[in-house]
Amino acid sequence: MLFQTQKTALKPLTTAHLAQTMTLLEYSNDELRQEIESALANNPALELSDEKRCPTCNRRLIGNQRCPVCSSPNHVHDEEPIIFISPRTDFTPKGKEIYQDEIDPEEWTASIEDLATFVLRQIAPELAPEDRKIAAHLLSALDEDGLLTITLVEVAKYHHVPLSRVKQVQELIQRADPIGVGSLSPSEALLIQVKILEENSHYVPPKTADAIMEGMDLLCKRGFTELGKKINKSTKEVSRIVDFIGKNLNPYPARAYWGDSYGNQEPNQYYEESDIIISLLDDSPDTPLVVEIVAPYAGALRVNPLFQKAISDAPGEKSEQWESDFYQATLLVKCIQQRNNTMVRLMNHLVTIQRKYILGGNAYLVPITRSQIAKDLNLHESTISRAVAGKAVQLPNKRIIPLSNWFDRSLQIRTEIIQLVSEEKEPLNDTQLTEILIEKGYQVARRTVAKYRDLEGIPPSRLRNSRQIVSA
DNA sequence: CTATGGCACGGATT
DNA sequence: AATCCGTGCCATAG
Repeated sequence: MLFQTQKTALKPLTTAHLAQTMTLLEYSNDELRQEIESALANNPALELSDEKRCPTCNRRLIGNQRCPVCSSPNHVHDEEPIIFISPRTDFTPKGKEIYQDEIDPEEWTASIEDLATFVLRQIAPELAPEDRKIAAHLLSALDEDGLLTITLVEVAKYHHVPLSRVKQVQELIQRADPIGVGSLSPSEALLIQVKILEENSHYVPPKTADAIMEGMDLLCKRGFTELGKKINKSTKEVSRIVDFIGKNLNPYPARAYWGDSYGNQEPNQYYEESDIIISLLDDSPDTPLVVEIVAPYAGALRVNPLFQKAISDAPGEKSEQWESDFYQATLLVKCIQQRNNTMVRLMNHLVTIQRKYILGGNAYLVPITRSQIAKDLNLHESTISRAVAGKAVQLPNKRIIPLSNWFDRSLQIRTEIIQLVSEEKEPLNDTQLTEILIEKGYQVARRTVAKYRDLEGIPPSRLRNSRQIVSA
């Protein structure tokens, strides 16, 4: 479970704590769920009502709310986003559980055998006959994720061959189709994937390999800043690297085995849950966006109405405790409502502004600042900051990105640069790039263009041949 | 001499 | 108050 988010334990739910963080805004879903779970366990006044579903589209609903999608004004295309809180507990796109649920055991083992032979067939031509046994041995020791369950030394000893030879065979296997199969660890799998992408001159953010080697644990904990210091890159660059890894690499090679061929597979979603999901209602160009603010619980969280009645005739020694429970429960529910309310307002505004970006991609990102949004919504800057921090959004194209990306001032220009470079006939130097950009209406300095170029991993013009492949 | 990358400053953001 | 980011200046490599 290397890639599961490992958040630090939350402080216990105390009145003082709640008072300080009146809104639970800065909590991501993951954290909020923990908070709620502990509250439910410790506070008898809280209860979770049964979940309801929309009879027509089966969406989960809160309490007695009408289904926001089905009851939206008859699907009038007015480009108004449809925004609602969507309760769910089943959003665990984390691979293991899902596959185990969806694939019955027999089919499962069959797939594993298939995987081994599938790989063996690929490498057979390059495999020296005397190495076949080694390859077979290795392949039979794959776990369901495509990782090795034995060490290379064991294999070497067993076959009485030098370790280096086993390594050679292993590398051959790693390079076969689910790229990275037969690695000893997720990080090794990632590394080989990076290596191969680079060999095929795909774009890989600089220092990605370093990041993987140095900080798998930090990567999982999302300790970007710390990791940044270690490999001498800014937090932002690190998060870009993480973003890249999430989209293009797979620490558990076999899990991609059922997807398309490498490269077209569904983006991996193993390390981040989205707090917000955006989808399209239909495929017309002016379709409303369906924005779901995901709540980490099913049904509605509320104060048990019976509990309040019971307080008055509580046994004497308990009454104080019950009062306090009741108070805390009410407070928590209010805070959550407050949080939801703010998120809805925020997303409504954001989605309207960034509609083109959501539909059309990075090039259409409107540069806005958090403080501007704060003014628009009459909220405090720090409120917006908190609401944005640590939240992940799933776009209609299934990519999961941090919400903070929507405030990236330079993303537009950077995509423009990638565009220009990928279409250039002769390498453009930084000055020329700057000129073109200024003509296009971007106000940007030469030095800055150089920085962006570097950030995107594009080498300086003189090191570029006329045709350089840049990532999509 | 030109293109690039390092350093440092100031303004913006968090 | 601390940090990040864009930019100008300058040294250096080619």
